[in-house]
Amino acid sequence: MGRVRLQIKKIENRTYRHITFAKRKSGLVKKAYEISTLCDVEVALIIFSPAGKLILFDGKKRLDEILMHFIDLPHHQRAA
Amino acid sequence: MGRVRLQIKKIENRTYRHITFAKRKSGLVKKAYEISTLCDVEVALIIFSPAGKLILFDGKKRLDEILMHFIDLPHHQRAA
DNA sequence: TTCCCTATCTATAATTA
DNA sequence: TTAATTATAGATAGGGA
Repeated sequence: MGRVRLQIKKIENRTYRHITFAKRKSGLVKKAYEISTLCDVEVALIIFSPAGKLILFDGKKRLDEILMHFIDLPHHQRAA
Repeated sequence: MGRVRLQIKKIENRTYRHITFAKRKSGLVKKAYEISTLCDVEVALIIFSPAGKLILFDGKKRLDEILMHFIDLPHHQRAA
């Protein structure tokens, strides 16, 4: 979306890559929040920015609870 | 987006909620994949569907590595 | 359910300030 | 480099088969 269609491959220019990251990070967190709210589901989103900074969203339940839920799954159910 | 703007609150009708979940889940996973690829960053997305099924996306690195990265953070850096 | 369709709303790439 | 603006690509709500 935007003026031009982007190929989905690594953006080599560091500046553009960071700009795109900042924009899409916001969009992704927003959508994680929306699906969590609309559909009343547990969602955890963990991102490490290009600078190594953590971006975390956990809706409905805190991340540690979601991870416990994940860990409690029988191993064969962990595959998406 | 779509024919009508939705309020961001729980969709009470179970059927519509599940339909919306299925659509938005696809979109969210796609965008997680795209930011991970375009911006070359670690992303982990964990969702439990309304039926309790796990939806997992982990880009670039596997979830266990991303979680280790998370756990290794000093506690004060864990806040988003 | 489970795809399609498509009108319409959103996200965002490029641009400008 | 961070903040608007704008043009356009993309996502999706409601419907139909």
